[in-house]
Amino acid sequence: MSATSTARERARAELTREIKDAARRQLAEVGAHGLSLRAVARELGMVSSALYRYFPSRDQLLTALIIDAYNAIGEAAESADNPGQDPRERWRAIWHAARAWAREHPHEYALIYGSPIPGYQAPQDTIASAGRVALALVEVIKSGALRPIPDSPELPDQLREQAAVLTATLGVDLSATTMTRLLMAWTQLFGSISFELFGQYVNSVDPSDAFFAHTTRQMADFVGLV
Amino acid sequence: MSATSTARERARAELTREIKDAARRQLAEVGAHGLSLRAVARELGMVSSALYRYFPSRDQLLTALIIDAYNAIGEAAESADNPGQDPRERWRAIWHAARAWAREHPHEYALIYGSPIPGYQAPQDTIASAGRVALALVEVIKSGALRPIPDSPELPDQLREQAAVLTATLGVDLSATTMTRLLMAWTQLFGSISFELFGQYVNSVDPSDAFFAHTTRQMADFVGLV
DNA sequence: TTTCGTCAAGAGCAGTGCTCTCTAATTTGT
DNA sequence: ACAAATTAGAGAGCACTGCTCTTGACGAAA
Repeated sequence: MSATSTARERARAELTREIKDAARRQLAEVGAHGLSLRAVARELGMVSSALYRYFPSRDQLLTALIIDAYNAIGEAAESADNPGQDPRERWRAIWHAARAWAREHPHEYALIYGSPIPGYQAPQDTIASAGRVALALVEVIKSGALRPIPDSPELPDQLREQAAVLTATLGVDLSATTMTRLLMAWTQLFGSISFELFGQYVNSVDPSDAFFAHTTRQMADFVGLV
Repeated sequence: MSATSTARERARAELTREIKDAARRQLAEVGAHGLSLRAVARELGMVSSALYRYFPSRDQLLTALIIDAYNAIGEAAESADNPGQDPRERWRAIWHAARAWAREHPHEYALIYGSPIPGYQAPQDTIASAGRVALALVEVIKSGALRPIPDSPELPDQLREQAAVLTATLGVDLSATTMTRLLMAWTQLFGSISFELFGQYVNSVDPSDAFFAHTTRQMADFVGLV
């Protein structure tokens, strides 16, 4: 009676999913700015106030979509990664999968990597999902032989310590220099995608396929992938 | 009678400025999402419909603020640049000025480097202002001696041509490899700032001063600044 | 001085997020 | 099996939004 969900619980779970699906559909059409609770309710044939039994506010609905989007792009990256292949190819696959997902879901991408929308949505719920793409890159680094990178002596102490904390929590054995370079590569990955999607590359590298592919290789070199 | 503006024209220009100032003030408080025409009108002691004599829509007001923001961060970068100093110091000054401006005006920064807000604002009006920070970096590259970077043979043709067009329109003599690296550095600059402001660095490089300073140096190396 | 274009104001429309109350249905405890 | 407690949806309503249209007053040119 507790494990096997009651009919009401099943209905609730299903409706919650349907609401998110409808919201995602609308998000793809009109963007986060134009997402309307009433329109979602209309599409589902219910009245707007009923939605509040499932999501206490519009921002909470958006937060749910944010978490889903983080998981979606993370899963895209993970399933593009084939641990059997050589590290450089794995690196390339993850980068391109992330970009492909972003281009297929531009509004969802903007939701997670664009300007934060509400006052501040709780980041605590999202951090677990938010790190999946980065984690996939870490896995590649972990597995692959790295070209030795000379330790940068000018690395500031603050950064050295932050890198140390990161390698400890990730359970990976990387020098502070390499960890920092990986952070830069991670930044470069999403910086490139954002610039492409947000129109910053028009008049410079507008079809940015070649630029992105080249960036992918350059950053693989940069972190020391053989 | 035409050059020396009539009283009416002066009043119109002044009110246009006051409206933008009030909107900017409100933007800094509640963000683009919460910017309300009626609230702006209220602050100016006028009725909301009167604003439409100055800006035909809310999005047009935002577009005006976008152009102003591009110019503001561009000017911050330009005035931080001292052509008398050595190239690496100029590079550092520009990077830090851009970051400082962004941290002081987070909502204005989100307006220009975050997710595009309306359907699509005309980019044609903004491209002139949008390139000023990048142009400042180009100026530094132009002036400074560059460590020679071996030409990447794997540079795709599409990218080679895009780089050639860019160097031509910018009137600067750079190899396709260096031009591409400059584009990557430009991406890294705003990628880092966006990640910091949009909360992507929490739990990794949270006070990101050291990371940003290090990134600045690394990218100076990357483009070949001596 | 009269005419004409511009301006602020006001009312109003359609839409929004959200709250509250009411009724119907389902789950739960006895 | 029945009553009590919980949960669901419907509807009305509040305060707010962007935006349009009309009306009357003011300033500039003829």
